[in-house]
Amino acid sequence: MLNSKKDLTDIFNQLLKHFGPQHWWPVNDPASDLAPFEISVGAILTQNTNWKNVETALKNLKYENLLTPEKIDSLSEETLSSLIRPSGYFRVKTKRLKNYTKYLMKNYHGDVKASLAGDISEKRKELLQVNGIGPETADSILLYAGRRPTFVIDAYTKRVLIRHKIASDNLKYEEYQLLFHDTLLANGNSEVVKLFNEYHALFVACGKNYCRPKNPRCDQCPLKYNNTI
DNA sequence: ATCCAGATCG
DNA sequence: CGATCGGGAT
Repeated sequence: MLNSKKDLTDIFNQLLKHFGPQHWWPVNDPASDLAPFEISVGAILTQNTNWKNVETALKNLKYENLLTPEKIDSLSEETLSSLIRPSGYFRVKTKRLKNYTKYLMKNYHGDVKASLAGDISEKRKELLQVNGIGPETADSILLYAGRRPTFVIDAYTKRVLIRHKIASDNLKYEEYQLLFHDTLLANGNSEVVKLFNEYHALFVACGKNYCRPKNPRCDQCPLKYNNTI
């Protein structure tokens, strides 16, 4: 866990050079007030699930003009689950979406932007109170929907850090997150958001293509020269 | 057959 | 801790 600022900066630069910008988070109309809500719904639907399948579910909701907190909050569970079925875990995720929209309606009258403004650690705690929103989903919502500076830790990120001996395998989510916050949070807010946004997506690209659970392609990996620490 | 932009429950 | 949720793309 030493030397981590240099490590993490180098890793980002090498991944960006190799993969290029990843354009997360895809949304049809970024200027719409509902864009943050669409991103949040996507963050819940994509839990342990292919993004491709999530897109189909989002398309279903959008086609029916149901992609608002009010609509989803008032939909029957039967209707909602039939629409999001392509994203898998549809019974579980139906409840999770409704838990989230209920939270938005009760506390913010459905105003997603307002729900993500203000003290970031307070907002993070609020999101974590919603059953079905864990640390990774909460941070994805804050970062991608709210443009707030919080780093998203996922299985890919952990695997890269552990294999490069930047972190041990027994840390808690927030401890992995601190590695990034402690070393990269010193810049201006919008720069940090852009960095965190891109960095997380690059870890995913690396974890899928090279740093795989089995049969990792270390010989071809864009980070192979970071192994010499 | 395998695996996915995880979280909760027992 | 392990078990469970799940359709769809490859």
